[in-house]
Amino acid sequence: MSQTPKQTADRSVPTSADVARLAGVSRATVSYVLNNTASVRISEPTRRRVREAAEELGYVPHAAARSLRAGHTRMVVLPPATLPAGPLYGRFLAELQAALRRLDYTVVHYGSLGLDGDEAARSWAELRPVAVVALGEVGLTPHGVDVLKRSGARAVVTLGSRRVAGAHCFVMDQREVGARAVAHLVERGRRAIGVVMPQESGLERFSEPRIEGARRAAAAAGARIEALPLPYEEEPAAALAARWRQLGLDAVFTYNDDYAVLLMRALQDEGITIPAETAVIGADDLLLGRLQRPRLSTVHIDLVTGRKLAELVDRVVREPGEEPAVHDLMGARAVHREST
Amino acid sequence: MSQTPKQTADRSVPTSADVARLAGVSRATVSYVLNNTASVRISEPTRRRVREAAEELGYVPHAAARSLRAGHTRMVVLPPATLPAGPLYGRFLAELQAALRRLDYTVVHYGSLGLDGDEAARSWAELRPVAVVALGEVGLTPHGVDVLKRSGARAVVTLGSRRVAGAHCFVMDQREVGARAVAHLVERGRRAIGVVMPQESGLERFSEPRIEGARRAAAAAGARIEALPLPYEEEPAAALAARWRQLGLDAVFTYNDDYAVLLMRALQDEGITIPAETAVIGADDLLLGRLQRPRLSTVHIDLVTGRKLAELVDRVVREPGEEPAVHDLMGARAVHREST
DNA sequence: TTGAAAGCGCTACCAT
DNA sequence: ATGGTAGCGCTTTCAA
Repeated sequence: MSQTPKQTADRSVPTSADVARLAGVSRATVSYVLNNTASVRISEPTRRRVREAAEELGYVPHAAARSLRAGHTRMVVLPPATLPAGPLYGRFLAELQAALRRLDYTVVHYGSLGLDGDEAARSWAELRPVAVVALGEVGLTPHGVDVLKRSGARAVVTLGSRRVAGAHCFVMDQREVGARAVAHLVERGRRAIGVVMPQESGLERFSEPRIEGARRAAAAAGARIEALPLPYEEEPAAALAARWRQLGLDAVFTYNDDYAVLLMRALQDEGITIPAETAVIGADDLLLGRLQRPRLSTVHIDLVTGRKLAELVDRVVREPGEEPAVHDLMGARAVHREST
Repeated sequence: MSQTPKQTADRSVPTSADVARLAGVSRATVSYVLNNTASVRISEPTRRRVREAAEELGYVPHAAARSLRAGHTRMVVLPPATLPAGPLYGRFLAELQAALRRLDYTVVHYGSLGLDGDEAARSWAELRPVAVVALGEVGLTPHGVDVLKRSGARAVVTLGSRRVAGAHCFVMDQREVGARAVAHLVERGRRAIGVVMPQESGLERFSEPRIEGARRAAAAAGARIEALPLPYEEEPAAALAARWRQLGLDAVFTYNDDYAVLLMRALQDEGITIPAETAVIGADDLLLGRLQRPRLSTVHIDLVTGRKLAELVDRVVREPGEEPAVHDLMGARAVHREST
């Protein structure tokens, strides 16, 4: 106010009408100039006057007003990545976002936190997004999908383990990961297989299907599965290792490579040899695992690239006729190294 | 309706006027009922009629129209977490989002990808957010801050290494990390110190200031610093290890714990003893490091919690008078384990 | 207790 | 080449 050049908060925010007034033209002209509307010719002097006025006022168009008028948005709602779901998944989401931005969509993360599926769908629908990509964690129901479509969403895509009627589904079958791990262990002669269950909340989405797959594969091969709850901390790992020999296991699938590193260290500290006494296999194929001694066997997961999914979204937005389909998002294969 | 509930795309999206028509009341009444407006009494039968009509049509209010009318939003713009900036930073961002959501803000990630600071500020301003939290990576200038404030943003907060005039700044001085690491090594008698420089793009934001801090600390102690470019892959690490003895270093600061694990394995494969021949210190204090042999010394980083930052944002939004200040976001201290 | 109507900021049609 | 104006969906006086 006094001597600071920042009369920021006091004056109200400039509108196109303010620009028009300052430039001595109509609001229409301002709109034409600022949007470079092709269907209309505006003289160069006028253009300059308008631009200067806009500049001087620090005018910035109001996106909500614009899309209200336009009747549609370029907004894609994505769920906030809340889970510690591993670098793979994180990278996939980052890719997806980047690709969508490149296709000129505005990616919005809007909290589904503490909302159930239908409530979340409703609050998304309020934004009138042109597309929604929902993580499996949000229990999107067919009704939720319908609400979104009724609100104008042209593409509704789910990402997760279940399919949802009415939506394009990218199914990530985590059971496959557990199944591959156990199949690998069985092939190498193991029959008593522990499966590490992380205790971090939110990870059940992944760990439950993984152990289910493990059970299925074990049943098919006549092997035994034992669930081993384990928080990602050193002491519980040591405790588990201390009673390891009583468990009578000859192999363990550790949910992922991080847990494998945790458990391997503890086992080795107990003098348990890997793989002779106990075989260890992780999942995710992180570089980290390759750096262990012995080098960690793992289940490599191929995720569809985020770009691919972005392209699907874009296609469905442009051509909403397309029948909702179920796509496979994931491939899994065991990678043999030294720990099995 | 009949038996397929999916008359989705064909009918246009219902507005409050549609609800009013179906319920046989005015739009005003619909608004009163659906918002539970306290200052107005609506009879119970009317309320029910309105609610049923809304339900039947699948009516969802239009957020843009509402905020246009209201003249303000509850939107907070956050940059998309684009960088592989480590789990610490990721967790901080996730916390921040969750806390903001709990305070009833709508968190929006809006791509600053490929935009320079002022362009990004402008595109954010179009959304008329009530607050903006900008990562240091976006070169937000005082002018950008001004644009945002003129557009109605009540809080502009930056997060990064530099401070920006006009904004509340949370400064994360990465130099401190490098300085602590080197000081620790110097204390333990080392004088020829390598500093690993990741080659992943985007990480310079962190690695450059870290080595700068390392240089400063080394200069103060009469030690030598040698930059060691290293991509996060096994072969380059092996190559670096192969020429390690020619480098004449007695210690290395590896940027973070992940790179430490990578390099330690390679050094050990060359028969180089840690810490006798070469001391190794990482940063971030991941559990991973504690699991190594020898257990990895590291620089522990204390980040302000996301909740704290969310509270500041909220306070400034409610009380925009508050003077922009510079806060310290980070504390760093060396943790001695076995590798140094 | 309810309705009519103004107007938020913007764009696109139709005049001039 | 430029201006007038309707109207996107919503909330909120003001009247009835």
